[in-house]
Amino acid sequence: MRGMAYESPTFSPLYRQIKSLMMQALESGEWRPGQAIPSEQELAVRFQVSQGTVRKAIDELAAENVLIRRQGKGTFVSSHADPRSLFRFLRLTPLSGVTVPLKSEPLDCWRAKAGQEASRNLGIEPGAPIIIVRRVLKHESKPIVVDEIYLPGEVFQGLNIEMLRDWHGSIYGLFESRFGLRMLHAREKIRAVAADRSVAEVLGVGDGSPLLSVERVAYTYGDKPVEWRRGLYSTAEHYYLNELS
Amino acid sequence: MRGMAYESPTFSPLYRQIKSLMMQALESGEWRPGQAIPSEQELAVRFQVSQGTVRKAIDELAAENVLIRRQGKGTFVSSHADPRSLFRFLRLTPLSGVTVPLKSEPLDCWRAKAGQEASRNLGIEPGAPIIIVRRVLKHESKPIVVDEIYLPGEVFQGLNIEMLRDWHGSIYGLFESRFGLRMLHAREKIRAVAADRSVAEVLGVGDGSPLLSVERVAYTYGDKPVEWRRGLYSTAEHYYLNELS
DNA sequence: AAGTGGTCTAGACCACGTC
DNA sequence: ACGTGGTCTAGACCACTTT
Repeated sequence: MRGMAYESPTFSPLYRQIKSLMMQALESGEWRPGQAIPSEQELAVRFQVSQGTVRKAIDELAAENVLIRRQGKGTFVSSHADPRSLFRFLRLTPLSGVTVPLKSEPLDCWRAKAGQEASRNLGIEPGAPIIIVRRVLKHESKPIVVDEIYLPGEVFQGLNIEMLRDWHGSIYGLFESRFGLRMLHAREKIRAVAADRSVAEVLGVGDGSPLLSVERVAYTYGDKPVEWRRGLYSTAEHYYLNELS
Repeated sequence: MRGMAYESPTFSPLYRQIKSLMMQALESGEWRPGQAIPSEQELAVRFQVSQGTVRKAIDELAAENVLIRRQGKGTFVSSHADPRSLFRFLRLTPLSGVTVPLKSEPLDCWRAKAGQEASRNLGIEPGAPIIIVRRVLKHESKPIVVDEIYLPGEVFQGLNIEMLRDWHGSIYGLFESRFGLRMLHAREKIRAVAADRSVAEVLGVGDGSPLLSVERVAYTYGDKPVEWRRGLYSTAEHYYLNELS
């Protein structure tokens, strides 16, 4: 390993090569969500580099929320089951009062074939099998969000509505524990739209009311898109919070 | 300096103390936007620490977009005049086509006294002088955004509409060059609302059309809020982009 | 006491930009 | 050729957690 850093024309520093090896260990399932990875010293021996170089690789993975460092305890693989990272992807906040987890109620779950849009967003062939989930998210039994989730059928084989009903926790927690899929980052496109009849009924708002349309593509290892969803948020009592830095 | 790191009960590592000294130098104007700061070696001598410790302090400031590193050239104070950080705070993207800077047209600029909301958001006394700016942002001469900006009068003394009209570039660029104020981070609350008559007219949309309401508080050094604004975005041809990681 | 991550140092050398 | 930031190493010691 030593000396490789400066050889290639497209220069990649040693710590990035180590980072990449660590991502392989994560993707392959050698290190599982919630578990501790080997100590920095052990990794230094394994990869034949100094502890400082391992450290820099871990620094980047921790900055990307792939790993979590805990002083004195070790470095852990982040998990959607961990309350600390549970709501990393849901930015909805009540206008007043404390933040309570929204309760998810699956409405429907069916098989279909990918249309143009699903194909483009999920990076699969048009006509490839997909699974569509419809849900409502409620805050103290009041419906706030209705969304449709499009998933590649090949990855989510066996997903059905009973599974969704029986699961207590975030849907990404289910994806992680049942399909070994971890969402690493996502991109959202936000617009304002008018509620149509059916959505207005589910959310209990007037026909034509303004709603937040949040379209998300979520990615797993290797920047592979594995979820496309569109949510309609009622923002009468909530807002979408965004930190700019 | 050496040895201080481990003395206090609320432990602050040496590199954070250095970081804090560097923030002072930035806030005081010793190092100005766009300019290079001293080299890591020079700073190590000045602060009597190793180059690695200075480096770690700079790492954090660069991660916060306060400084920008350029290999081989030096480390620079970030500036709103720099095209690289110009659009850091405007997340609006056209549905199709390339991103073109929106053109700002100031409509009005007047003095007022802070009400409850302005007082709370700007951290000033109710009744304290404020300045309000109304603008339209256009994309290829089509109005897309109308916003109102609330500024503490004490900080923005002398701001007027001619100044705004004559300025070519982002409004934060004007704030930086004219008032020495740099926006370091911001928090946005996003909702969907219906256009009222007057706004609908300015944006050229139907009365009651859904619009994105984007409320922002922006902060300068020491987490001091210095701007509160509310924008209404027409999202027929644009969307608000957000990266989740 | 032992093990983990976190800090700090000193020195060598590489990659990038400029003179 | 030189100065800048960027990488890598080896070693010492501190802070936190568990045994």
